[in-house]
Amino acid sequence: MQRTLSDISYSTDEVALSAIAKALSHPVRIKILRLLAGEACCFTGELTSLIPMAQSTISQHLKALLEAGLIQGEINPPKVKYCIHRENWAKAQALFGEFFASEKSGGCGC
Amino acid sequence: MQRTLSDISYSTDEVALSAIAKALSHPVRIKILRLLAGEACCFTGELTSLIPMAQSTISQHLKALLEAGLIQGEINPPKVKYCIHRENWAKAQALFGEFFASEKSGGCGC
DNA sequence: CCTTCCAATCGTATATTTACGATGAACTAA
DNA sequence: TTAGTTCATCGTAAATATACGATTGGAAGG
Repeated sequence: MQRTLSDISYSTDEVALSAIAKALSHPVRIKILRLLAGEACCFTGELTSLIPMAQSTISQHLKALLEAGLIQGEINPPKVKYCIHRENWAKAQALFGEFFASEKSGGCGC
Repeated sequence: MQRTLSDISYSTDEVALSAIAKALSHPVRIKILRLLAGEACCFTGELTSLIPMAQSTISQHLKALLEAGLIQGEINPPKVKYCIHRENWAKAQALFGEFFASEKSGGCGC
């Protein structure tokens, strides 16, 4: 990147959508979210046993999901419990729902 | 990446979701899709005038969206008209819908 | 044939992502 | 205090993504 994106204007929704999409753009993060979204409320340790990746790598992915706001962590020494961030999850659901619904069928005859 | 992801097993949905999410992970691609999803069926030239980026860069983003299957191109010399790929769009919509709906509220009391 | 127009592709430079092992920090238990 | 457990962070290497200008390819028009 020789230039930043700062000289291009994006709407709040465009930035929010792309940020969430980026968080979802790796299959292992989809897998983690699926595990957390299911009934299993997971500790990191459970994730590391379920997913054949280095613990540090999984921790990195969890951090990415945290920063995207899709999950939240709850320290429970000596473990940390991760859960879906319900509020932001609902927001993301709404954003994607609106985005995909915006397609006007038959708009141009392609 | 020192190792490929090939030694980790992902479901078809996990791979499909992450691939679509990756295509959506850049704000300019969200913008392009919004423009195409609206009533305006665009030629590349219109996009380059609407988006302050080099023509080659926009072409690269269009290629990414093409490869993700979200849009389709129609050669109309000397121009090319791009449209939403309705069938895949609907598939993506369904995938994301199911994904976000899979969250079980109250599952773990976080 | 030659030029013009439009879009794709090439070549390149830089930034980010992804993965790993190693180390560090915090708490528990002996 | 001394280990042991759990997870985050650091440091690093390789792959991928992003952006640009320059070039190429193909069709239309002179």
